[in-house]
Amino acid sequence: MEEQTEEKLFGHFAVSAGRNFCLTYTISHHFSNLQVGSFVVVPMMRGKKEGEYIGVFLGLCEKPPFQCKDIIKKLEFVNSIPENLILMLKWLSEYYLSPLENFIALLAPSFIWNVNRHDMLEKRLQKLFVKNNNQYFLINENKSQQVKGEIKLPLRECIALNEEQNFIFQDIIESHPTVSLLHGVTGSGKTEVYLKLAQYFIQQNKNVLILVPEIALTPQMTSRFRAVFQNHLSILHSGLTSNEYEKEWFRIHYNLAKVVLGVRTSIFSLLENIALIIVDEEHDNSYKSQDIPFYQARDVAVLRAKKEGALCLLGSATPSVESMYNVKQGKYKYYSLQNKFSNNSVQAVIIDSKQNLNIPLKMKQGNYPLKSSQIAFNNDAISSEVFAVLKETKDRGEQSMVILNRRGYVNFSLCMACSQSLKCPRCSVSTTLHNNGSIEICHYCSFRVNTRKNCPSCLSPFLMTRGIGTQNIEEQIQRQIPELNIQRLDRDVLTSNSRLNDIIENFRNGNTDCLVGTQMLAKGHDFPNVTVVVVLHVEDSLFLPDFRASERTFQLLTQAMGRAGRGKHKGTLLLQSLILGHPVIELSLNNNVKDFIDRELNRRKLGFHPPYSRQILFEIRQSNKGKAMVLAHKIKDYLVNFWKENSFEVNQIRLAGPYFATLEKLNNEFRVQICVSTIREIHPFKLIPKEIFHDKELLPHFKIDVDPYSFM
DNA sequence: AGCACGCCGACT
DNA sequence: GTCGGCGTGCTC
Repeated sequence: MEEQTEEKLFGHFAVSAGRNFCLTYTISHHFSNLQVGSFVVVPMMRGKKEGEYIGVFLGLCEKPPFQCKDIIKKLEFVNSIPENLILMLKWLSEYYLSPLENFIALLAPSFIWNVNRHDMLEKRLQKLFVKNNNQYFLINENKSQQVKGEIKLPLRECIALNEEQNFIFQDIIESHPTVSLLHGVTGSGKTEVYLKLAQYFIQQNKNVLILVPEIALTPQMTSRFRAVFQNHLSILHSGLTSNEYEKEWFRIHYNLAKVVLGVRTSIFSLLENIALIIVDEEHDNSYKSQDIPFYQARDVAVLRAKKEGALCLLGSATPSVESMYNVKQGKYKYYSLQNKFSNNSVQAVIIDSKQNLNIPLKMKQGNYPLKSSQIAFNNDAISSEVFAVLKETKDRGEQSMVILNRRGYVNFSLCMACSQSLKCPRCSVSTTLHNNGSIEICHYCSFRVNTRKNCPSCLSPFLMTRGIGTQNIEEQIQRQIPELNIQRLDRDVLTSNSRLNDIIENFRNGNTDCLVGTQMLAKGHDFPNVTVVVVLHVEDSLFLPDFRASERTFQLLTQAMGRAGRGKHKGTLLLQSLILGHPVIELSLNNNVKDFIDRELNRRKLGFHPPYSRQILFEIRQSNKGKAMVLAHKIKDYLVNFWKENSFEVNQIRLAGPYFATLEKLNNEFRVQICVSTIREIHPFKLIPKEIFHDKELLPHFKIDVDPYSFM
């Protein structure tokens, strides 16, 4: 702020304070050791008070047309972010059309960004680490690094591979494929290959990063890695307490961890000298960030590996269509592991749900299509065959699983007088009834109310519940088979990580006979005594308005089959469905991945869907319905004019919308979407005019999702 | 995120 | 007039 600003340097800084900003500050001469990626303390006005905040130096810049403040100091207990990582984030910020500072914010957790807690933080760090010759060391190494719920396994220095696994291991270390896809069902031994590769690179004095979906962070997975890598392993997930997370983050940052095992955001961990990045269950949707900044961690993994000269290994029992396409294009090397207990030993039985249907006689002629709310199921929606099989399974001393992709008790409540359902007052969706039907919860905004006794629109008390959720299924099965020991597993039950571990432990050691839940059940876990898996209402996921609906259904069914065929016994998959003979169901039951991928790629080529196109989804939110649509049209005009001016060819771009989203109203805001599909050769950056981001009227009301995974 | 400003309706 | 509710805008 002094007069001598001419002599000072100006620089851009990413500052995080609730929202992330890119601000300009002056740098005094005594900050000679400041480099791109350094953490600094900066002053910033918050209302009338000036506070201190944390910023990351992004680079020098010209003198701006406004007054700038001086940076206060450089943080010494945090190292600078490596420049190659900053460069990668710059690339990501261009590709995903999201400001760089939003990506910078992902590099460090909240305890770094909150300057008020730094005194305490530094005190705690002094008790944990000691600095010597610019190297950090852990002070009390012997203190147990065990994470709650982990099972202690005997130490296995030597990882024994079978012939097939060993061939893949050898081929990867000899031929060094930049990206490879390892296809093998859970239990076929992918983890051994991961472990062996990680061990190999650590012996070369390199580091390894492993990504897993949240749900796959089971005690088994972490225990196996812990047994091999012990205190060289750092595990990052949302279940850690803030102190545990802090310690793990600094262990990685201070170069004291060699293997990082973590969820989506771990792809941005400050691990250096990486030789290998593994993405386990690469098809899993949890790798896609559904909010700002939007990114796909699996794709970032491929990019980071390329930029850092590391190998990238994607593993899955049900590879994504995108990855299989890259295999076909020769971009990814393909490896396949056969299962010892192949899916072929699973017998699939399809039960026709239509026999349970009860269509009301009073339906008016010509009033089709029928709404699901107008159709009732006899026998409470579960076929008698299902009950019989569950009972027989218990009598044989074996276990079963029932999967229904809908949590809650009943789906919704319908007024018989005016045909309106009980709706969330803030969102355009019906509420879901929970806790035996006593409370209504909105699954989108968490609105919660005691179940209303009268219809809000016509005040009629004649309300009828329709649809069925996991809570109800659990209750129905319990009523039919009282001796069956049932446990439910879905997002409603999961209040804590230890709860998940308890449920899984109880099931594995046989205290529970039958696990009822959402598709969460189908993922990852290894239960050898499960011989029967029931999937209810498959058609629900098959016909969603999303081009990935068949892929997700195929994956769900394949994984469900995998769950049933893990042990020595022959497994059974019971499928209760309204539709019979659908090719996607047939192909998954026959375990025919090749034909499914071919069919799917063909469909996507015809429909101009990814991987044959790249999509950019605009979402406009406004509390006024009409204004929302007006704003959306403004965006469309920007786009269409820009494409015309830059003479893009018509067959290279498709624009859909603006239209109101399936979830038209969310949290009292109306949602309008515009979906742009283009040929993959055009970078998203070149397709969107910059004016959109500088338009003050538009800016607060829209989000851009590049490569979207959700279209609701 | 926070904090201030400003616009509008209710009340001395 | 003016108190205060909250919608909107700014932080170098």
